[in-house]
Amino acid sequence: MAKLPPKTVERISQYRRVLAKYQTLSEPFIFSHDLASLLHLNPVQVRRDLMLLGTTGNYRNGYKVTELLKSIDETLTIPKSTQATIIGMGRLGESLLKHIGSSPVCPVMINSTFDINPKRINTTIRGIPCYDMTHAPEIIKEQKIKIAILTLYTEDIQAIIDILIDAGIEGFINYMAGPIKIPKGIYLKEYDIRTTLEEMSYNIHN
Amino acid sequence: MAKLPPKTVERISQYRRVLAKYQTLSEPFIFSHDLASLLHLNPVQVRRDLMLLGTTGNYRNGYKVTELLKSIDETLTIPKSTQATIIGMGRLGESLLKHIGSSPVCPVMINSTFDINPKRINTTIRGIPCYDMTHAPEIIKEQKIKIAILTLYTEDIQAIIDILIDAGIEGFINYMAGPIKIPKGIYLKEYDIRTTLEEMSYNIHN
DNA sequence: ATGAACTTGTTAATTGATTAACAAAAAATA
DNA sequence: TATTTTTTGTTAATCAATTAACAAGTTCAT
Ligand SMILES: NC(=O)c1ccc[n+]([C@@H]2O[C@H](COP(=O)([O-])OP(=O)(O)OC[C@H]3O[C@@H](n4cnc5c(N)ncnc54)[C@H](O)[C@@H]3O)[C@@H](O)[C@H]2O)c1
Ligand SMILES: NC(=O)c1ccc[n+]([C@@H]2O[C@H](COP(=O)([O-])OP(=O)(O)OC[C@H]3O[C@@H](n4cnc5c(N)ncnc54)[C@H](O)[C@@H]3O)[C@@H](O)[C@H]2O)c1
Repeated sequence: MAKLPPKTVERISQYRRVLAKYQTLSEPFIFSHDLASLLHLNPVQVRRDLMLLGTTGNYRNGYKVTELLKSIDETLTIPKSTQATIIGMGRLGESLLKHIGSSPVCPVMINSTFDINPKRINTTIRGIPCYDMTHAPEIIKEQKIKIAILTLYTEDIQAIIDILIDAGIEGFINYMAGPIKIPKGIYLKEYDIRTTLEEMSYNIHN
Repeated sequence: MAKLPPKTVERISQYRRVLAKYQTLSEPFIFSHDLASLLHLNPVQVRRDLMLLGTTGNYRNGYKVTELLKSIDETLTIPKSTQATIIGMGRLGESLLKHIGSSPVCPVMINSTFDINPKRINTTIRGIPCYDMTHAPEIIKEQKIKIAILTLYTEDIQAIIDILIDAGIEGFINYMAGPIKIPKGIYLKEYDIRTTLEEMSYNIHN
């Protein structure tokens, strides 16, 4: 299938989680406007996304939930699942790990995390071990981990990023502050709550 | 000044943090392409944003950092500062509070947080107290808090949102999973790391 | 049956965001 | 002094995302 627009991919991921919950109500069908309102979207946008996804609905009942979920799974879970890891198992890392683990279906698997704190190393959370950061390169290579979530607190993040890229990481989700350098072809996503706060403050007052 | 486009506001917030750090290098000027590369942006975009912001650079040296920062402050910090609060001081709430507190300049102030856990209530973090959630409405009204960061874990989030809106909250930054309802005119921003993971996985494999 | 009331699926139009293009200014170089 | 280099500021062009418009299918009520 043709490559989907980034915003569509983002929403499709959200559809899946909402639908998984909706399914527990044993409602076999859903209308585009219902799915839209659950996510504060426009119904046309939902239908357009689903068209791009290749699913088709029903004039009377809307979309069949099981079919929709199947179709989303096929699109997002290719190939099988991507391996991700969390670097820095402090408060944020632990919260994220538990949050991700709460997902019933997810095309991204976390099987290992890393830290430098001896109190953390060799402990497990929900069965997922925390390894010594010095072993990160070999474990990342061995497990073919492709995504690194950066939730550590350190002065020299750049050195760590370079090592991780060398070990095979192709995408970073970075929660640390401060500019970092990454070569072309490596994906990077950063969110800082301070930006969100400032944006919202601006909106409220303007 | 005219209302800035949302994406420009977002970037301006990032410029400020990067510039605050850059300033410590005692470099009085910065070029658009340097600021751009620190944030993985296009130099033209930076110049365009700064044009919209109303600042002006210098043909030889680029932009004067102190002037830039002053201009950003005036745009983002209106009026003075918005009050925000964190609902749910678990792992995530605590991490966020410390992270926000690490900002030298921020137009958003957090002076109170809330929880239901007796072990949390009446403790302080970096001098910021955690109050009993049952007192939230009165304190929010009294302190004119406008933004609520939702980092709690509960089954009935909707009831809490309704109470908070009633108390005067105009914007939510929600980390909880699951669809919520908010009336028109209330701002809402949600990020779920699972969506980011799935997006990135899709990008890596397509 | 006929039309009213829904809905989906899709193309077209609009809006928003990014990038390209280039004139104008200033200094450095030849 | 003329030319090259570099950078800003701004308009125009392009690209991306959203929304509008509407035909077509289906059921329900009359
Ligand atoms: N972007 C955001 O919105 C946001 C929100 C909250 C926190 N943060 C940031 O996230 C980071 C973590 O926050 P936290 O509250 O979990 O901090 P924390 O101090 O609780 O945890 C940091 C962890 O990183 C580990 N660590 C340090 N150096 C390491 C290394 N070289 N390799 C591996 N692990 C290492 C520490 O041992 C610790 O366990 C901070 O930098 C914070 O500023 C960002
Ligand atoms: N969106 C994301 O990317 C993301 C990432 C991490 C965590 N999360 C979510 O954030 C939430 C918090 O995660 P955490 O790791 O901090 O959990 P946690 O269990 O450590 O903290 C939850 C806190 O909320 C408090 N609480 C519960 N009910 C409350 C109420 N009615 N009023 C006020 N406080 C209340 C609890 O006492 C506790 O202190 C969870 O829902 C989690 O799924 C989301």
